[in-house]
Amino acid sequence: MSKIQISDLSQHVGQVVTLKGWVYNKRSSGKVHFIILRDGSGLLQCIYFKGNVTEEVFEVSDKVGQESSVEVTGTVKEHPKHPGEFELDATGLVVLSEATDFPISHKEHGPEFLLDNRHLWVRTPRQVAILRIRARIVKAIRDFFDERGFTLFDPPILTPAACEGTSTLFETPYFDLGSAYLTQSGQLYAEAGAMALGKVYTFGPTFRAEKSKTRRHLTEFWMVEPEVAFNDLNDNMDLAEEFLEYIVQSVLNDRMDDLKVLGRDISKLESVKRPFPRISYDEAVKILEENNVEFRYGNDLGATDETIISSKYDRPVMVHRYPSEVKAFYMKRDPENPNLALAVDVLAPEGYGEIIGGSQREDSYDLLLSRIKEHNLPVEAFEWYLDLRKYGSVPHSGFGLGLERTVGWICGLEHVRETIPFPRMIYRNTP
RNA sequence: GAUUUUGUAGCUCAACGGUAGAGCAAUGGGCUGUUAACCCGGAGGUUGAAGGUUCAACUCCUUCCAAAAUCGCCA
Repeated sequence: MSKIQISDLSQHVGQVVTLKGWVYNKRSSGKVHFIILRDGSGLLQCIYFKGNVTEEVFEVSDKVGQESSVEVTGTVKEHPKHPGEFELDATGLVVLSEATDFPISHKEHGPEFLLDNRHLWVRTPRQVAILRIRARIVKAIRDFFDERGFTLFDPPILTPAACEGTSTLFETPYFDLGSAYLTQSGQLYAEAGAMALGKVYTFGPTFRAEKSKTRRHLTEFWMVEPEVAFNDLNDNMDLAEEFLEYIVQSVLNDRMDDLKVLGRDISKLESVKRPFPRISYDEAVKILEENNVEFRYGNDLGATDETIISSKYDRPVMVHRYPSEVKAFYMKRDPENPNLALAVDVLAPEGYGEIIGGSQREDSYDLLLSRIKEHNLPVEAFEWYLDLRKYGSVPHSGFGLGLERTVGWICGLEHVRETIPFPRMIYRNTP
């Protein structure tokens, strides 16, 4: 017999059931005690009337501490005032493990206190809702690529060299070989995968030792990176917009209850439908000029600039063809203007900023080699990568999507620190 | 790395340079339908640390430590 969860109770109205969970909250009114039970699937109000239960159970229902683990027994019935909600006309209460002085109350707390108690904070309804949405987004990401003929291709976490320079890498000793570095992107390996399997994606944790202290940065974050042989920049943008629409609609279909717990404005998500606006860097600069923003042509877009541009649209906007100087060495130049890179950033609405960065890759051996030298990167470390241009090079494209930024945007959060069970930030690596 | 702001009870916050206080949590009591329940009682403090100014410092000054927000860099 399978165990009954709070989320299943609509199937058990009128039945006597036993549930296990934790005491989320309790209230009382003299001869009636209310215990709010939490089991990970939902919350359930359990009612203990003095006349209906033994003296001992009534006493326990008054004294049991917040977050004690308990087993409750009673009859499932519909809430007299809230149709569609269920409560338990309880008769039994067994304390499995008593808890006292649980630190997180039902009042407000500051971020430092909550992060110090992250291992307990994840029990609260808001965090549960966020983590369930995160899990649904992860599933949507996997489903999207798996259903479209992509093959999951796992790159190494320990890498021998930099993808884009060594200054932002976490270094660790590696036996007799000197140092290894925690990966900051699986992209170069994904390109090797695309030459083998056609369409691949990588999905896993990545690490950046950037001293960034903003609402959008973690030092350890999850990134999904599709890479497709024979895709050009336009194909890449087609893939990105179909992907984002799929993720958002999946959450709207399956996790509406959790979005409501978070108080998310659903209409802002419902408008995330193809096609997304596509503007060039030049057009983006014009928008900034029209808004009297001081901006020097040739610079990368800053966080404030991104917010101004994305505020013009009700869905993500794709900005393409950036000055090649501000973009990575592996990006292909625009044949119609070699000063531009065939890059695309996708900016989320509502000021959430860049959630996707991608490009068509340089597929010429000679051009790639000269870029590596221009960037003062060690050629020998990239010989395997150059090999991909030596043995049947083809046009190919891909992008990286930051999972935590995407979760933060879809959930409407102030900070990405709530989007991952145990965030790692510049000044925090505990608990 | 830069700028700004903030450190007071377990938590969230008050207190003009002049007796450190409230709400919540915990604790004791009251209430037969409560919804962050409510009502009453008691308890809870080396005001981040070290110096300094002053008759008197939570309050003003210096240094240090910690946190938050924003920027730069990125996803």
